[in-house]
Amino acid sequence: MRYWLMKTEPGEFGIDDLAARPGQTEHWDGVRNYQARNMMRDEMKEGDGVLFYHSNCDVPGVVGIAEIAREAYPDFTAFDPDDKHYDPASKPEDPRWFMVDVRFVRKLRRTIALSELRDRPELAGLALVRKGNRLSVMPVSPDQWNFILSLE
DNA sequence: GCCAACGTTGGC
DNA sequence: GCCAACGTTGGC
Repeated sequence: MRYWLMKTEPGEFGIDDLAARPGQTEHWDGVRNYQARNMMRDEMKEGDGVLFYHSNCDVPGVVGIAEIAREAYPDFTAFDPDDKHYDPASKPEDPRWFMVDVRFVRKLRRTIALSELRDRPELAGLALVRKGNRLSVMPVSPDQWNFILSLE
């Protein structure tokens, strides 16, 4: 079992939206970055743990825990010309972009803010706190996972 | 293959 | 709203 961190903008889709979904699952569409795609497509397995992260908001940080509910399959939003994430280069017979489904596990008792995660030597290797990082999906080691959750 | 221009991400 | 960092695009 592996661990991940996935970013989302709460104004678009946040932890409370996931908790309110039927079955408390949702497909993670719209990833249009090759590194993130490769991790989703090739490495994420059902049952993997996910730190649910809110970005582009008042207090960016980890707000909850989710798990991978379905392994990668083609991101159908790429096929829809009316969709914001439409990509004509991705065809149903040869999809370029993939998504996974995630399932709500729980909300944290409080937001573990990015500002708290910075400058922690335990997290020096975490992509999230490295300068200029823009990955929306990234791996988290078991030690990093345990450390971050110990801050709750 | 280089690299300038451009678009996006995302913290602040 | 600003802007640094980074990815992508496309001319050459």
